[in-house]
Amino acid sequence: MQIDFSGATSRAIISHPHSVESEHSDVEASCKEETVGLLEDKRPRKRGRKPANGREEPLNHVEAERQRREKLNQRFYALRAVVPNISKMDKASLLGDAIAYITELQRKLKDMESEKERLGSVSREPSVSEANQYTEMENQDSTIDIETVNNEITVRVSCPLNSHPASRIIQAIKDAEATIVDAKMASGTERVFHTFVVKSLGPDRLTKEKLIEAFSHMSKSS
Amino acid sequence: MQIDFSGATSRAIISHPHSVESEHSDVEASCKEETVGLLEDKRPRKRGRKPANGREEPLNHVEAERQRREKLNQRFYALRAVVPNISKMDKASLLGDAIAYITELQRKLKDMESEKERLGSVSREPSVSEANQYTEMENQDSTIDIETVNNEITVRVSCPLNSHPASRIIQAIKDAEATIVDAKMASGTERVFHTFVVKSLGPDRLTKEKLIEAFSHMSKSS
DNA sequence: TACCACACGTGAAGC
DNA sequence: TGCTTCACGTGTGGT
Repeated sequence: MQIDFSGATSRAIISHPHSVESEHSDVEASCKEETVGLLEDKRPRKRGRKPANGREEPLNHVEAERQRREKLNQRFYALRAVVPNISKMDKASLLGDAIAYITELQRKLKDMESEKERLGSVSREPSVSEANQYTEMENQDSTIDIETVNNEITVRVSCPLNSHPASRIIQAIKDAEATIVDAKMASGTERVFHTFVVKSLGPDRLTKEKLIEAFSHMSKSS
Repeated sequence: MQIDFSGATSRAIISHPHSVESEHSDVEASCKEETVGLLEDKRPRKRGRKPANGREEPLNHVEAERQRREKLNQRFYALRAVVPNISKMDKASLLGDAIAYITELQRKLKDMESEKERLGSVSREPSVSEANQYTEMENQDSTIDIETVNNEITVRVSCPLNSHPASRIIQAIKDAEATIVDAKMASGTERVFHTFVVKSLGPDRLTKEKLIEAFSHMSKSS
């Protein structure tokens, strides 16, 4: 424990852990200040001191500790670079912000992943292989099916309803208790057009309003 | 003013601020010592003594520093909780891992976002409002249009091609130099079925193979 | 023996 | 004048 240290003036040091505090050599106080600039002599001195290294402090470790601190601060600085919106600059707050940011990213990523899963297989198109009369291949949730009849080729595509752009429209139509009489589709270079011919048992006007209402709802909920 | 700042290789600075020891009040040294030694209740310190205390070290501050350190370590601990794959490690490494993890999350998120953008607006359905003869409302990239004719209601939906589940199929058909003669669509409770009737100038067999080829390509590239 | 990573008390700088 | 945050040197326990 407390080492104390060499004699010289020393005096009661006992206990007092860090203590060192060397001894005050009255005059030297000012001295320390200028050392800053160049000198490396560390502490103002005292005569004798244990040159052997025995004590004084293996100035090894003070250097080692210095490096450790430097590395750590370097990391702190790097962290500041990757975390946006760093409110305050103090270390603790920085860590707090970083933690919050990480959890936010995790949440966002999770949300996106699950959403992508939900209507995901859209991006994943099925692959195809050929069989005899017709070809059918299934991949993920989608299916493609090619059939040749006369001089026409029929391609049938099946995909999950909830992954379809028109899914909510179709659902709205069903909600309005109407039935789809015909559904056509045309594609331009950049857009797809769907046409649904709908019929209901009640009066058209009412059905139309129901549809609009349903659409409004769904656009809100989306 | 020494500050130094630890920029480069360190070393040389020192000057050793300590040692000052203000006024040498020899006796007090021990006093403080024991306060730390036994008193030492950790947290809610704040015992009497020290308001305006005369000298010694506003032992107030040592407690403040203690709290600061505790808070900081607490954050470190929290950080360990949110960062996966922390192979034990010291603080500096932890920070490094956290930084790497953050950048990884950012990258992933960005990837997902851009992908979602590409075939994105699927999840966003348009909203509707009513006009006179027919209703049209546009939102994001999609359009809905409702028209009443006789006792039938026609709903027209337009959406970006690249957000459509069949976009790649349609593209493949075009690539095969075939034309879509008819495109129908039917919806069940859970799935949507598209039917494309395709015609080409060349022999059917060839066209079919072209289609299969095109589908295979696209499923790979997706 | 020496090394490593910590936590501690302490002086100073910025509000 | 307070209070807060920081870097520093140092003691210590674990390999």
